[in-house]
Amino acid sequence: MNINDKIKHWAKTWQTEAIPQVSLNCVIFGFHDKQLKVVVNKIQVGKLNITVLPGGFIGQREDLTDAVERIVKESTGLEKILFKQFAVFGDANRSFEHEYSSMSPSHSKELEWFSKRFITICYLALVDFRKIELKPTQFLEAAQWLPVEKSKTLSLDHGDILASARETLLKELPYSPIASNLLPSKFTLPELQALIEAIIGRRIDRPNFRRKIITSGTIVKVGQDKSGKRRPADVYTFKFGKKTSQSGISYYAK
Amino acid sequence: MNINDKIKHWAKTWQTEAIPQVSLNCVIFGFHDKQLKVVVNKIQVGKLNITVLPGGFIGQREDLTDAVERIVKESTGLEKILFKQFAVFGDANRSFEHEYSSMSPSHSKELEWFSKRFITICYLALVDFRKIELKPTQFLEAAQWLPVEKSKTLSLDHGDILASARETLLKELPYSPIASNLLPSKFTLPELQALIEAIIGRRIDRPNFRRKIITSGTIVKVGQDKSGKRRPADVYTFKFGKKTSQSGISYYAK
DNA sequence: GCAAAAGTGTTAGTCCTACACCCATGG
DNA sequence: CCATGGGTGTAGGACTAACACTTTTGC
Repeated sequence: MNINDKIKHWAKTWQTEAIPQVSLNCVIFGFHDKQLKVVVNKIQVGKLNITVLPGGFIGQREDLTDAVERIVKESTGLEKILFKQFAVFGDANRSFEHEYSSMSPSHSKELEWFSKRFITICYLALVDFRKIELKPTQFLEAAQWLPVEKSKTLSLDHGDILASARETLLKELPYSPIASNLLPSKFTLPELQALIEAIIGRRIDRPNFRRKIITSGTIVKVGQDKSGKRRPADVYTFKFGKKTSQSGISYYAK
Repeated sequence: MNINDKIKHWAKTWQTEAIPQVSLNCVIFGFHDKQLKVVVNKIQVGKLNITVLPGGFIGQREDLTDAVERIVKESTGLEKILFKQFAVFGDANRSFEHEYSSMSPSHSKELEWFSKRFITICYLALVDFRKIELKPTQFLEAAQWLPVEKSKTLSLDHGDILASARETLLKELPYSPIASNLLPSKFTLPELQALIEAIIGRRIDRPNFRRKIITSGTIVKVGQDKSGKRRPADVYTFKFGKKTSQSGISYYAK
């Protein structure tokens, strides 16, 4: 058998029907009330009640990044946000088979596709909680914020996906300007500290935190916040260039 | 339109034919002659001459990790190796379309599938250079080692994939026992140092390197190497538990 | 003036860098 | 005995953790 025939045989072996389907999921983080939260969608069809991370599919001629932006916009309305691909989940038995049976006891042809085995490419996204009013998406009952601690309530393997996203966040974010994507553009140091403490899951010494973040040169003082009931805190903002893309991070300045 | 109808409409919109195909690529690193190298496959079909990273497809009911092990074994014969998923490449226009035209000027039906748009899930793998005798795989002319500096000679976007793999290696490996996967189980400190220097791309101070690696407790002295022409170097080996899986790394001890 | 939150200072310990030095071997 | 590469010691600086202290506000 010559090379050409071998390659033809290879093509015949694999083909579209022999390989898994691909989907995409987004872990959209927000920060509110000293808690780190993520956007989830609740779907109720018949007696089936599931909670999932926002997700969808990739068009035949659509960039992965465009698909992410489309899906994030669907759930949050936001357009220029920070996101990063962090994992792919693809166990051999990863499918909606069980959910499909509940949704469609008569096994309708139209829904059969959902029961296929899916590999899902996962992105995490960081958004400013205050900018968002969550609305039901196309065909989903409602989008809402879920504190990250409650990852257990997610369906499928979406709890694992969230856990993996948190690990990535924890590794990549602390003390980097990425944090700014979870905060309003102007913020106080205690606010920033509370955010970072929520991400890393432990308290930080205030004096040391201040020194570290200030000497890093990533923020600038821009005023004072007189609204509080105690001593006014200094207000800072992040210093930016524009798009700082370092190793797989798409970074849009506000 | 009720939820049920909306979901049916959604399924109809997407379906198998509306989404991209998935493939898998492996960047297999080895270390030899003070150089970091990767396994590449050269294929020649007609006048077409391309150099690619080992790759393939994922079976309908095959775990991603099984697919990686299968593909690595195909090129190297090795079975229990360290590997890690590090990126997904999936531009909208990512396809073999051009190569397909050259391979099959008559546009044969059998090969058409290869010209589709592919998203590829990428893994890096670390192997002991000395354990491997590269052989031609099924339908490929030859597998061979390519020094990482020559990433420019790779076809498609495989040069970018290699670059991304190196970045990941650089971020995750230094001073960690992962390095052991690129070395024989017994090695001298100068050997280990040369490896790490090749990965991070700069020289390290010898005394400081020794201290750091020894106090880290990851290696143990097991003898001396009298084979050299100079003062004998101490021989070390890595201390292991068995499978240490930290954050997405599948780790097999030798 | 007191409690509470914001912001500043100081000190001791740790780790890293750079470099000087000593040791074992082959020729 | 000397060139070469392997192995050890040490002083200075940077960074960090811990905690004592001061400032500003509302009540």
